[in-house]
Amino acid sequence: MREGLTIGEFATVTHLSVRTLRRYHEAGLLAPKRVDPFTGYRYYATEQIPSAQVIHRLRELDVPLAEVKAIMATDDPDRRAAVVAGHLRRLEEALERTRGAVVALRRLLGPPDGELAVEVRAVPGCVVAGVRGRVELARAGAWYDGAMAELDAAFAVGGRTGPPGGQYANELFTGGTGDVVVYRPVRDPRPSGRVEVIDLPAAEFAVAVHEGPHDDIDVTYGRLGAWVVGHALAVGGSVRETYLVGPRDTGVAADWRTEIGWPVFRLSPA
Amino acid sequence: MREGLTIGEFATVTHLSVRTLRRYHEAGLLAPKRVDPFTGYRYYATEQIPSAQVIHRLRELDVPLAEVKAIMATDDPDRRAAVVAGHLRRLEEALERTRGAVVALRRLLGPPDGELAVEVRAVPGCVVAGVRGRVELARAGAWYDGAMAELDAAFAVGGRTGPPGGQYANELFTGGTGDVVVYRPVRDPRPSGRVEVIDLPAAEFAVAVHEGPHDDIDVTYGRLGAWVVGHALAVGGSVRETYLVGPRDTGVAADWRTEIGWPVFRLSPA
DNA sequence: GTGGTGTCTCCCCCGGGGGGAGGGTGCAGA
DNA sequence: TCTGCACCCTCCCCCCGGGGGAGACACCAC
Repeated sequence: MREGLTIGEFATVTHLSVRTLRRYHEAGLLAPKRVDPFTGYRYYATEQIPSAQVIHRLRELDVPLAEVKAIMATDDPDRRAAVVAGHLRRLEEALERTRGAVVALRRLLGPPDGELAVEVRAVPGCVVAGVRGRVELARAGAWYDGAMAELDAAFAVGGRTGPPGGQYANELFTGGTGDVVVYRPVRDPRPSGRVEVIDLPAAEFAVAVHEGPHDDIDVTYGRLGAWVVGHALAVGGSVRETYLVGPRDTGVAADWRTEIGWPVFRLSPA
Repeated sequence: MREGLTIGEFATVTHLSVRTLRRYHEAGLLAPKRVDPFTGYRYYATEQIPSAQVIHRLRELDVPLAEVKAIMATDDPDRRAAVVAGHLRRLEEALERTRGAVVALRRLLGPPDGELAVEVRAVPGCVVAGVRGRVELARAGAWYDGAMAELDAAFAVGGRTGPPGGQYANELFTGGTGDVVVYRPVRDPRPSGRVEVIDLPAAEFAVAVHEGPHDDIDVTYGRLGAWVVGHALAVGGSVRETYLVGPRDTGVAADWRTEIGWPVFRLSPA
């Protein structure tokens, strides 16, 4: 019986590369059973093969090494399964975004759309019920769903006075993280849970309506932006979206209608 | 009318970050319409918004910047669509591998399997018909399918004398690229197209059978490797797989049976 | 003993960004 | 016209998870 597998032998039986195994050792992810204190040679045990394979698979799922380390550190199979399940959920989200990107890409590469109807409108301030948060773009969808559900629960259908909306700081898009407000005009705004009473300030908006699923809403954003610039206006402040027809109204995404309002300033008092 | 959008304004309307726009400029991907020669300020035109959005979407699909550049360089919509379609195919493959990793992970994290039946067998050399190639691991599946189809076309069912097999260099797994031979024992081996007459050398193999889909075949590899090491043998040379029951026999992946043969040497003449 | 192969550490490279320093610009209000 | 501030510039280092290669040492069979 040998004293252990050399790194090359271990690489062969696990189908990992020698370099990768060294990296995993360095990262504290998979330490060889024994390291010769004089030569630095790494020796692995056959019992480590399954661990190496788990790591290999997790990496194939793009689980970050730090998280893999956390998973390997716990022996509790339930905890492991939970972490893995969480990652599968993230994979689903990534897949969803990929699907959305494909939809948007098809539209972008297809025949150009017709004229976009844009209107500049002064929107008075109003007091609404809403939920505030600072979210990452990748998780904005899930966050929105949760906040909207809470809002819906707090105000009965009879108390609502208009379609729901959201206000999104520009940093959310350009920086990946930003302040978001999900709100709904109601007859009697009052706080409850995460729901606050929010005072939406008055502003002048360039408004356009995006028709269809939200996957390619950026196309409408771009067209609205081009319109605004072409009309000697400057954009500034947080965007507001109003969900005239949304997922809560119909499951047919093609029928959704989203109003996009971008705060504008006149550059020259024409 | 302005002379163009500053990088910040362009970032706002395209939902890209300023840094990313600078990088795209540097990479020759999306040059601003005008760069002030004195200040270096970048000014973008509204006509560039759609291009920026296409790039954004392609990046969301993990299309490398170099490839995005190639796509943007051609105006031919057919060529663009072809490149995009090619990438969608790659995405499908990635998705397939992800699915496989999930399957393997479930098995690894589940209850441990029973004893693996391993046999050491001296396999005599034989002359077969086969296709050689140097392939990347990620594309091995597609390559295998193509080679096997050519082999099947060259030799009628009556001329085949055994199940098909493959020989895989270890570098394929540990380095990502390696020499592969797909072969089939036939009554009358003769070259045709990519098919060559191949002389498989005799060797001693540790042999185990993997049952089920190939997604988690690495698990069996690891168990076979552990057995080999535990029996004072050393692995070396290229692995041979024999597809006793494979995708060409039944669509039910759970019924597949794959024999794995790993060339071994005795370490000590016990 | 000797050669070949394996292994060690170390540094640089890749892609696709993010953070921040340090300094120059544009523009609007005073 | 000046001043302040937000914007923009370049430059460098960092992140992740690896690969390539140099130069030096270790192992092992002959």
